[in-house]
Amino acid sequence: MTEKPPVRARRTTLADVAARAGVSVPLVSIVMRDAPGASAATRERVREAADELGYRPDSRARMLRRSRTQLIGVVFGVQHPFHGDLVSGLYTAADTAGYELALSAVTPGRNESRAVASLLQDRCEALVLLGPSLPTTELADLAARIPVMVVARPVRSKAVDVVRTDDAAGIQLAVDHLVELGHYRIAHIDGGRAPGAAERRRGYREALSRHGLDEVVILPGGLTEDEGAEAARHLLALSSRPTAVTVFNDRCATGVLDVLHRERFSVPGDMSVVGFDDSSLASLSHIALTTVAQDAERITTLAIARAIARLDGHDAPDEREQVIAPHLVVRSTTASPDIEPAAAPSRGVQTFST
Amino acid sequence: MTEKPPVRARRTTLADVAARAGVSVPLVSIVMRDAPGASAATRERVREAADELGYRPDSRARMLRRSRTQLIGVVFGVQHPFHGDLVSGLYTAADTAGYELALSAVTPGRNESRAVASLLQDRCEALVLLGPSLPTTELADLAARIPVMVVARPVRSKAVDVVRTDDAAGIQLAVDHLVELGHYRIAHIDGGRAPGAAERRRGYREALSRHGLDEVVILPGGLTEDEGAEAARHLLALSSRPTAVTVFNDRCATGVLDVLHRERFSVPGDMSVVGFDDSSLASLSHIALTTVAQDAERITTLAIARAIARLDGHDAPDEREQVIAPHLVVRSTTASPDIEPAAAPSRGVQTFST
DNA sequence: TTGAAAGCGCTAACAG
DNA sequence: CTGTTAGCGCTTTCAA
Repeated sequence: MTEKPPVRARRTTLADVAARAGVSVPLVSIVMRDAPGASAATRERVREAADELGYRPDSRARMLRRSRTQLIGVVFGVQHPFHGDLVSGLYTAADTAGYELALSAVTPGRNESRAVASLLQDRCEALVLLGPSLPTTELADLAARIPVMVVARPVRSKAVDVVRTDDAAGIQLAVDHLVELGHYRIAHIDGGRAPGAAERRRGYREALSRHGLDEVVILPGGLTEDEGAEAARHLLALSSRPTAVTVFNDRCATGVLDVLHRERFSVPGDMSVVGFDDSSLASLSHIALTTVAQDAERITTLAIARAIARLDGHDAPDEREQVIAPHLVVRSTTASPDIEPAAAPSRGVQTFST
Repeated sequence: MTEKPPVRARRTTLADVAARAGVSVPLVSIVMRDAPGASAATRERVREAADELGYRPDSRARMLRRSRTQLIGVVFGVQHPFHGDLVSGLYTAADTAGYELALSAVTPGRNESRAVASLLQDRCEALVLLGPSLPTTELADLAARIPVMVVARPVRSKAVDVVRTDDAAGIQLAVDHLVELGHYRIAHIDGGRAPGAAERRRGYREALSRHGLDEVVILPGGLTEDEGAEAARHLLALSSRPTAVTVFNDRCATGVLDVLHRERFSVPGDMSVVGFDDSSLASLSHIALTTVAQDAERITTLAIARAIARLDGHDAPDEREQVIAPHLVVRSTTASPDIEPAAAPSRGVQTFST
């Protein structure tokens, strides 16, 4: 094995470029930043020199010198598919606003506190936390040091800003859709204590009542497909079986679908199913789940805008929590209910063409 | 709306801590870094002052002053589940070695070049690229400036280091497993021009030949479940139908499974199926796909180790490419073939207990 | 063991 | 328009 000394060539700096172009360092700085204060001719020469030397500005030195870093820190779960969508949107939004993003992942071996700590060391000016599980008190403590945007999770504290989907409205969209198709016996498989679950339960209740439906059927579910499968079995065992079901999330809905298929139930013929999240799972062509989609673009745009507003000193106590409307993505797991003689509606006959 | 001036309190610095503790700045630096050269009493006092002031070192200033940044840049695809596993492993490996990670995501609106550029501006000392799609020439150009580790993709150029799974060996594991179960008519659904597909095809061929099996059945597949579904239909239409199939990846295998189920084929009774990746898809309990798992931990450990070796000036031309053995995860989609009278083996009867 | 001085690469504030 | 001077927060000499 060759044992060379670490030949790490020093990076080319502004000084190098300045020397080659025969001008002062600050002048090069001006040119590189496209700041006013240099003649066209000089710009030309400096650019040329920089290119020849392959100059790259040092963002660290730059941030150190500037009072502002223009850096927004993002904490995300490396395994959560929806966080991917959010990160994409955040990049776009930050870029548009002239900010950079610093990513810090939460992994099985790296908790949120560590992720946040590293962002603080990087001198981020604001933090965007995607679905954080930190206790409210810690979030509040953090918010005392630096503007904190919590995304996709409701927080009771008024110390942090929150941008989240209107979970209740999402389920209501689902129920509206099902009612429109002619369903009137609609169940809900819930998410237990998961964030958003309570809201979605509430949305289900409200939607039913709004449509004058009084058969509230809420089955305990969860976040996983196994829990969905379990709930589906209970669903099928019900004496007066619903013709449709809204499920806490896509993953759980997948479990429901699986049991339905195994038990030879036709979807959507015998049972319509609606998920929540519009995850990649839902769009798999053999699943083709009708689901409630969160508006990642809007959520991220608002989160960045809010963070920057904070940095600019604009406080808006009345906008601490921004609740974004979701929309329904109709795929193949919902349709009008098949008319079974046994289950003929007892209150006003409703019929549907094929 | 309240319009306060941006009250951005200046961060507490070493100087603040020094003043409070009544010592010089460099001494505080020594204490904060746990470097030798300070008395126990001083350390105590400095620590106390730092705590009271809530001091956090500024990583930018630190890196600027040090010759080394101890930073390794990582480019990953924000939507790729396996990249999540890799990022997790990289964090752990880097942490152990005393390095930090700088994450840069590839998103629909942010290509690899941008992701790399931002890492270069951050003065990373080495780059780890997860499944990059950059052309080989660009990778080589990049490697001329900075050590580059390419993970999970074979690269012909000797300029970059590569750490990847032994794709051929993976498929061979799958075939060995199937042969052991008693299968001798084994098909392969391939990944076309996808990275690794050629290797996997080769592994399939070699494994069959090693077992003295000469019925090579390679069906064009792809990376998606739709392509898998398509291939599965061809598979079922084959005159002398295989009893088992190895599929390019889990996603494609999911499509295969779906068609099998729809056509009322029992898995694994009528057909055994093996995937590749051990993605979260594979472990969904209602899929429970037997699959080939890549050793993310080993891959990431080696990638980091290699990067650091490079930085330390250790060149190892013979280790430019490190090929890691995968392992088989047996779940519920593989079993001994059902003995159908019609398909009774014509060359030495093989029987199997239930 | 401690402190003073210098400088990492850059930008801001000024002078010419 | 251009150059000089100063300093961001930190670490590294080097003296004391």
